[in-house]
Amino acid sequence: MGIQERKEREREQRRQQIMVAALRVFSAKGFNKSTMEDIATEAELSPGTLYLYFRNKDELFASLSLRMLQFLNIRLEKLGKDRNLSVKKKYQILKQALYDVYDFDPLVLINMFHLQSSETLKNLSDELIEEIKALSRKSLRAMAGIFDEGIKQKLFIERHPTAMADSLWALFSGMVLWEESKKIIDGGKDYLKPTLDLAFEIFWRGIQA
Amino acid sequence: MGIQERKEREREQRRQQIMVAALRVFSAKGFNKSTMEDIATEAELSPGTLYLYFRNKDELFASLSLRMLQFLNIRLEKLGKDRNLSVKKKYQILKQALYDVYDFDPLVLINMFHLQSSETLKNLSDELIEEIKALSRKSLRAMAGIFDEGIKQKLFIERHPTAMADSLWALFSGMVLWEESKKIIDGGKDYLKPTLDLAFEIFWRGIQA
Amino acid sequence: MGIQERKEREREQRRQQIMVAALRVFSAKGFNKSTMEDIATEAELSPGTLYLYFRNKDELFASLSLRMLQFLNIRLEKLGKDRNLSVKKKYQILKQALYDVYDFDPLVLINMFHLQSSETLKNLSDELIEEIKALSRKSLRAMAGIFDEGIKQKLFIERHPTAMADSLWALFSGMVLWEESKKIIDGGKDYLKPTLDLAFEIFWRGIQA
Amino acid sequence: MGIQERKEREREQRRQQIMVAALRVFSAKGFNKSTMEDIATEAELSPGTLYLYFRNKDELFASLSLRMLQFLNIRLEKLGKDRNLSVKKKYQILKQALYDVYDFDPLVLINMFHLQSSETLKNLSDELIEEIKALSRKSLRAMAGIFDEGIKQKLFIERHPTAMADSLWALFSGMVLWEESKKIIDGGKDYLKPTLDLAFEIFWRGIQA
DNA sequence: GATGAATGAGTATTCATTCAT
DNA sequence: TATGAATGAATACTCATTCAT
Repeated sequence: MGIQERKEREREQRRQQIMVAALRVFSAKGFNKSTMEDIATEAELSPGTLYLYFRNKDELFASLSLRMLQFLNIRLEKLGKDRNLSVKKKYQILKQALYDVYDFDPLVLINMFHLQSSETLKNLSDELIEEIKALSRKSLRAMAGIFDEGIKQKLFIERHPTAMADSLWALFSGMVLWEESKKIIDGGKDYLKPTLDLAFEIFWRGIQA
Repeated sequence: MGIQERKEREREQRRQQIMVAALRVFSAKGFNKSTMEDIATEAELSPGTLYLYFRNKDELFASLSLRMLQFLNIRLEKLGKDRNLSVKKKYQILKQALYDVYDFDPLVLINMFHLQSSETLKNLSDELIEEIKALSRKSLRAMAGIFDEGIKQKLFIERHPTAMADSLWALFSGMVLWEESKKIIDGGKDYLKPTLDLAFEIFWRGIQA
Repeated sequence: MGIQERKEREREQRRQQIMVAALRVFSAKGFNKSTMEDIATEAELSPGTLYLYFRNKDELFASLSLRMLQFLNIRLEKLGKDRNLSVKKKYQILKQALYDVYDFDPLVLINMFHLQSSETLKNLSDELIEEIKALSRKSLRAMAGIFDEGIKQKLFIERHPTAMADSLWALFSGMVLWEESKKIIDGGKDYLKPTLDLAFEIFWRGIQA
Repeated sequence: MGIQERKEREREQRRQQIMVAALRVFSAKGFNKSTMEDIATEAELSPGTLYLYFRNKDELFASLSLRMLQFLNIRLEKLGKDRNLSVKKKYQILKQALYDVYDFDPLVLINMFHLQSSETLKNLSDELIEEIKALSRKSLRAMAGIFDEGIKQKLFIERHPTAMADSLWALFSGMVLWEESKKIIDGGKDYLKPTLDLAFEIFWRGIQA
């Protein structure tokens, strides 16, 4: 029993170890130019070992998206349950959660675009796809919940809460991607935080009733 | 001279033919899984011919980004010059310009993320990078111009106009990407237009003074 | 037209060039230990080129079996048509045809055992499998024809001609394999011809009415 | 001593357990596509354990050939010693012995062809090769003994008895392989027994003086 | 200019084998 | 002895790119 559990935990740790390495390599070189050997080296493991934990390269990267979504969900879960917080406070916490996602995994958003290729999807196990879908929906629902509450309290304009959540998520991810692009193309510095702050402010002002 | 010109025009047409094919293939299979042969077949040309017009695969795809930026710029150019239009009208035209970009090239935004890899940049000619940077800045400046005008007229909140332009661009591109993701993962339908409309509305409300 | 034809012929020559090389390498090292690179080197081509003519390693080797069957069939075809030859004469020609097969391709019989794995069959195109089946049946039928004729002339014992053909084929291929085995294990010399002669003699005596 | 012996017996049982599993896996997938892990799973052991009993994969498979030869030899041993049996009776017993080999291990004959690769031989221990050679010769000699006896009794045609034994063995093994091939390629049923009966009959008739 | 056959470096993936527990 | 996670060398196969025609 104890042994079973410990093995399970060790296995999970290895998976994390690989994912952390994958994230680092991918951030530095991009998906295509990153080789499984690069990742293995970074993880201080042999290439073969990677395949004991992930079916193939596509699945390894898709797992990074899942990891990010799991992280986001944990942060969002509390929001829905708490009845004492004001809507404004909740928006601030949501904002912070998104910042934290970025700190946790600044580039994983890019991974999500590999999911945009049906060729890539073929290489993923059905369970993984399902998990990503489920968590994706759950996160959206959590965000939509806040907007729904604000609308009911006549604080926000009356619009479809899910569409509002989509907008906010798009604003956030678009911003991350855009700033990363600028950083590389312009060789510029990292202006993400202030610009994101402005974007969140505009959004907040825009949804006031 | 006339011959020279005609040749030039024919050459440009071939380039466009290839880019259109590349866009189609890339949309269907994603960047990684698309091969130069796929594109050649789609363009009804031989693989070798592609290399008469583009130095390599990365440059072909970067050219798609450039093409999109060129298209966007043509639409935005008029905005800055026109002194008679109200700021509100200009925002509407800007919105329409972005919709047009999407219709012109719904997936090219994704291409831009290949620019996020410094490894990819190595494969691009300096001129191409410069052109992309220049057009990118020019587009941003055109957008920022509108916000600047609005601020000066005390219609908009006082914020850095460039940051506002960044936000709008991030909102737009994030939305496109997010809806494309949902389309493929959820197999769902295309809700882009209504959701984008809401996003633009919120943004507009949010920047009012 | 002429161009089309010439290309077709050149393509066929390349295929043969590769198959000849494959046969040599395979004979020397066995299927498993032969690499595609070995074969490419032997054929004085690059590994990639092999894949322009054969889908994969299994298909390259299956093609060797097909080649052998084609060779056998050409030799056997004449037998059926010729009405003037005595059955005895035909048996001698058949014997010679089998000797020729051995000279043409002493080890390809071994290849046929790769067809014995359903895993291998998965890697073959349906057309190739069909061609092999068809030629295989055709060869057997040609052999059975001789036995049928002999039976009708009351020269041979009354048995199922196809079963007799199976026996003869098994005798021949078993002999080739067995002598090859002995050659390698015992490091001995090649006694195939005299032993095969005896086997054919016994078989001939055994089927006399 | 008793302990020593019991250990020895247990060890032998494990070896048999592995060989039985190996035979099953090999029959299903073919030599090349069978992995050591497949065999370990089938034997309900771990991959590492296999290496406590067999030096490597090639040796495991060569051991199957040895096992078959041992089985055959036990059946043949009695034949030589028994002075009271007629030659005809002995031929029948020999025939039955071969049938039994097939029942015992229908596909192991194929294994023998892996011995045809000198590359494979390198991986075998000298003792194993010697044992196989010795048993192989012994079996042949036992068969040849019957033919020798028949010749001396003027029952059979005067030919080299060893060559006759080679022929019979080739006929038998060729038949097994050929029927296995047909079974898989044609998806047909198992006609081995009747066809083999015919082959043995023809052979018997063919060697009569 | 256009072709497309050939290239060969590059890489994901496999799997026999080892070894710490 | 038995395990099975880890290894890493081996290799089938791909595909961007070239170049003789």
